[in-house]
Amino acid sequence: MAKPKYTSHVGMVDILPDESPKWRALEEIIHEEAAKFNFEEIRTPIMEQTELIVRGIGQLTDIVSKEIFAFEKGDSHYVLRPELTAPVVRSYVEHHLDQRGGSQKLYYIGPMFRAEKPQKGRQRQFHQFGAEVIGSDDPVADVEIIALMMRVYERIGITNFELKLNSVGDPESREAYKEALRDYLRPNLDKMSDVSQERFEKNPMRILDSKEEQDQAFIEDAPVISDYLNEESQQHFTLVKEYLDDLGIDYTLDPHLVRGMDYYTRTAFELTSPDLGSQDALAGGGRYDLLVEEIGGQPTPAVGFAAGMERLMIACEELDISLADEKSVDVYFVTLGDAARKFALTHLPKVREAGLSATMDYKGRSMKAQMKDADRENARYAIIIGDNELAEGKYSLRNMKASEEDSLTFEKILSKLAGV
RNA sequence: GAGCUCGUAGCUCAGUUGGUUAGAGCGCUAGGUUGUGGCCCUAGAGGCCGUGGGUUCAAAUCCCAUCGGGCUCCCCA
Repeated sequence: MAKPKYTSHVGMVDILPDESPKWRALEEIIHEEAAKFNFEEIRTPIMEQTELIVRGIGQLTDIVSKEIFAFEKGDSHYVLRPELTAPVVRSYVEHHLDQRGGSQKLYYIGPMFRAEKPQKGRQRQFHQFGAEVIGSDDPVADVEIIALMMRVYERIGITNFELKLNSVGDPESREAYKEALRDYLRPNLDKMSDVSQERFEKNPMRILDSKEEQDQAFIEDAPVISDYLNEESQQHFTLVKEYLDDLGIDYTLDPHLVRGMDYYTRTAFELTSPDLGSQDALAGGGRYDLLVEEIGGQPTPAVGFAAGMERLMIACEELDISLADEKSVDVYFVTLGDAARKFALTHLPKVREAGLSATMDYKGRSMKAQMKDADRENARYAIIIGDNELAEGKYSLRNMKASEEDSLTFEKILSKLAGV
């Protein structure tokens, strides 16, 4: 087919009318479950200062080094947000949300942007929902975050997933571990992949995440961080696991789970699904006790998750889960002649005031075409109006499903419709 | 950034070894029923065969390039 003159940007997709109802349904579920957990919604701008994202997420991460959309205007450096943890923390610090007292329990829904090559489950503009608890280092916060995340999937009916869990330690534990890891890898470094060699000095833990075949043998027997956690991190991790057990949330310990953003400390987790193919991460998150301070706030512990909404949609399709009902309208006015059209136009508001949805033909089409349209719109009732009806003051109310018709005054029609 | 693969109507796809005006189903519009949807029948609209170039008497079909989609790697949601 010939390409239209204007198209959306690569990897940025329209959510069309046939799709939007399920997005709304998903958003409603997220709002409801977040409310049950007593989280409050936060909405931040689509664009942030580039420096915030670079500092927050880490200069050397893939997201920052090759996936951000950034541009300059005057003296300002704009970046389309690639994730929302750093912006939420920025907002927390900027508006002194700690002064509201207690720990802040925030959640969000919205579009994110990463300049990647699109494929299934990966777009340049995509949507995430997520939640953050800022101001608590209690393992209860970690577990509540995970529970909220899981609850959304459970509510939708997606249960076929794996929760991977790890602790990446606090800075002290991590330094000790990195040293041990470097000592272990150094003798074989020249045999490992280029990517891994690059990561060796700056971020050796990411090597554990490598999928390169030549690295696997070395990774398999590498020292694991759990052996290097100090007392405090060890205890925190133990409690997280214990609370998850108490809640009956299954998880798999994955000592090689290292997530893509530099800010994570201690708890790290990822939710993967076998229904997604290559991009199998449904959601991920963890604790980031250093980020608030990194961004300029007081040292403040925090934990959160982010979940991909397109991937959730894909999982729903694979599992034949329908999030939204078929479209429908309560009343469709079918008219014959100008007087009838005018009657319909002026009586639409009365039906709508009664709390029902109502529509009519906008194209002056034949009765048959109007009936067909009513059917296509999945109308529950058609009100048929012609000269006879107007003369009598009684109109044909057709139940489209039952194919039954009554001749009633408009008042009777309204009271009958109000009852169903 | 790298690899594989595909690009014919709004959608899903046919199109034989290159050979007259490029097809089907669904959808859309209208008619069969001058006041009645879903089923059925009929007709119509809708395609520079992704784009550009080349080979040829002749290209949707062969070659090259390019753009776009899908999948994979990397990484992530």
